[in-house]
Amino acid sequence: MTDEWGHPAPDEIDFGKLMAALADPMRLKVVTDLIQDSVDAERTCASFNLPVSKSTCTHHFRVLRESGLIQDVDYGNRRGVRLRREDLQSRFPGLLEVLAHQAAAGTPTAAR
Amino acid sequence: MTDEWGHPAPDEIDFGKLMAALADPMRLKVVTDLIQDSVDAERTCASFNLPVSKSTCTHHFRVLRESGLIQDVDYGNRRGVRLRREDLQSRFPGLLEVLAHQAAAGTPTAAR
DNA sequence: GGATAGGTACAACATGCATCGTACCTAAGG
DNA sequence: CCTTAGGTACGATGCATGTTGTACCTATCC
Repeated sequence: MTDEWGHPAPDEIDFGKLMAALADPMRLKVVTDLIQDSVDAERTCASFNLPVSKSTCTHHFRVLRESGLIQDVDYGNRRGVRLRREDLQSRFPGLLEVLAHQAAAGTPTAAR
Repeated sequence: MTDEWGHPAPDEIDFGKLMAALADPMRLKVVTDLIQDSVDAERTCASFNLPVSKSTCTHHFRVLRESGLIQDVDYGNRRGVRLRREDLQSRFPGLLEVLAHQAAAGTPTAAR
C-alpha cells in the first residue's frame, strides 16, 4: 500500500478491481466527471451531487480509492478527491483516453 | 438488438455493462485469451478450460454476449465464440488496446 | 462554546450474482 | 438406434455489494 489508507501502490492496481469500480453508474459518473475536469483538479466528495445518502457516498469513494482510481486527501472536516492520472496512465496506457471518450459521449455536448 | 439472440447492436453496447462483464476473472480471462488469438479466430466455449461447471460456463458466456464483447454462432451441438473487434473498436476506441496490454501483462512472457 | 457541514464507522437489509446440480436438447459417430 | 459431447434452461444457494439510518468525529464559523 502507498499509505496506511486504502490507496494501492501503482503496481498493485488490479485491472479486475478497476473494472468492478467502473461498473457502477455512480462511480463511473464520478470518474468521468473527474476526467473532464482540468488536470490535477481536486474536488470534494459532495461536489458530485450524487443522489444517495452520505453513507453510500462514503462507500463508493472507498471503492474508488481502493481500486486505485482516485486519491483523496484528508483535510480534517472535508476531503479532497483527485484522479490518479499518472499512475493509471503508466499502468494501463490508453485507459484514460477510453474513459475520456466515454465521458464525452455521456455528456451530450454541453450538459454541465 | 442485432438478432433474436442476446447480441446488442453496436450502438447499444453499454459501457457499464462492458465494465461489469470484464470485472469477473473468468470473463476477463476469456476476453484476454480471445485478444491474443489471431483476428477473427473462432473458438469453442470449452476451449478456454474454465475451472467451473457447464452451467456457470453458459452463464458467463451469456453475460459476455449480452455485454457486446463476444458474438457466438450456434452450430447445433457446439458453439463458436468470436470477439467483436470492429464493433468494440468503433464504439470505444482504444479499449481493445488496453485489453491487449492487460492480456500481455497477464501472460508473464510465454505461458501458453 | 455551540452550531453546522462534511465524513466515517457500524450494523442492518435487500438485491444481484457467481456457482452448482439436474434435466433436457441437438448433432456427430459408433 | 444408442451413446457421447457440448450447451441450454431452470431452480437453489451462498456470498458480495449497493443502500440506508444512527451515532460519532473533526474543523470551520458565528
